[in-house]
Amino acid sequence: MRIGELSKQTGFQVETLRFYEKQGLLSPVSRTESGYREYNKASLRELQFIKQAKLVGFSLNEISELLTLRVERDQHSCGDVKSIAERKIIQIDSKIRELDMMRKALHRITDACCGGLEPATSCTILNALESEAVD
Amino acid sequence: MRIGELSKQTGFQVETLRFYEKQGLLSPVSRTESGYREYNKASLRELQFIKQAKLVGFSLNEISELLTLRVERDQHSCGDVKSIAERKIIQIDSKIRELDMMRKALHRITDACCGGLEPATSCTILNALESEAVD
DNA sequence: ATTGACTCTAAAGTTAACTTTAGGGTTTAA
DNA sequence: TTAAACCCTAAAGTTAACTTTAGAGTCAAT
Repeated sequence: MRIGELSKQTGFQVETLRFYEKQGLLSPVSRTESGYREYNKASLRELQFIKQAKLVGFSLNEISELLTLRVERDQHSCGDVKSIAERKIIQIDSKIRELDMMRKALHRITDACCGGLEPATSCTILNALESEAVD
Repeated sequence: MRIGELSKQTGFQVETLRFYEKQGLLSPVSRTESGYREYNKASLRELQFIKQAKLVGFSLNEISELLTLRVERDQHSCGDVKSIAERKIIQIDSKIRELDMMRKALHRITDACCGGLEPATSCTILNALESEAVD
């Protein structure tokens, strides 16, 4: 199949597929005489893999790593794969903690604000942001 | 005080302060004859505000909005300020939920993996990423 | 034979929030 | 008076993950 069909079947834009190729994520199986990219079922599965990996938070670089492990399955151990996944879990956890601290701090200063129509002359939110430390 | 001193007292890099000026966040109080930027205590407080706002997750654009409300306090209501804060809380909440779904999905497929030294030939993580849907 | 849909490449643009570079004045202390 | 430390501007670079643009060839149907 050609790139437009692959795009339709995977939901990735045509330009994105060409971009992924430049990034070394996905090569066409071959080219027609006139230079058109050709793909097959394996391309479809690879894009499925990329899509799932993106959904769980992997970056394109990490997906590259994973794709390498995927095609060289017997040269690599489960441990190799699992350590990439665990590294990502740790990153996600720490991002969540950071956002949670922001959320709590914002809630604290926002709940204290009347939110009314009166002028913000002594608005507790503005005051809190001016103070030394919000947490 | 000049920009280097302001930098030292706030922890923002000199280049960052000049960048904030270009973004309309922070103007020097005046310029010396030779063109050096001059700042005062108010500049210090404004940067304190910017720093706190960044800490709770506001973007520079949002900080611009907040700074406007801050200097025009009597022309705006507490409600104006609070609605910006609440909008941000909603954004943070949704980002947290997204990350939490990733974390759960990753945990699910990672916990099922032995992580051992054996070849990744049938690694559950790789298999899960190849499958239809990870969540 | 031509029109419209599809494909190609290479390069530049996008967003956020800075940082780096290049080239050149100013201040201050020894 | 000279050298270090500091300041200036404008423009380009950084990162990630794409998207857009420009210009041009190809394929399928009428």
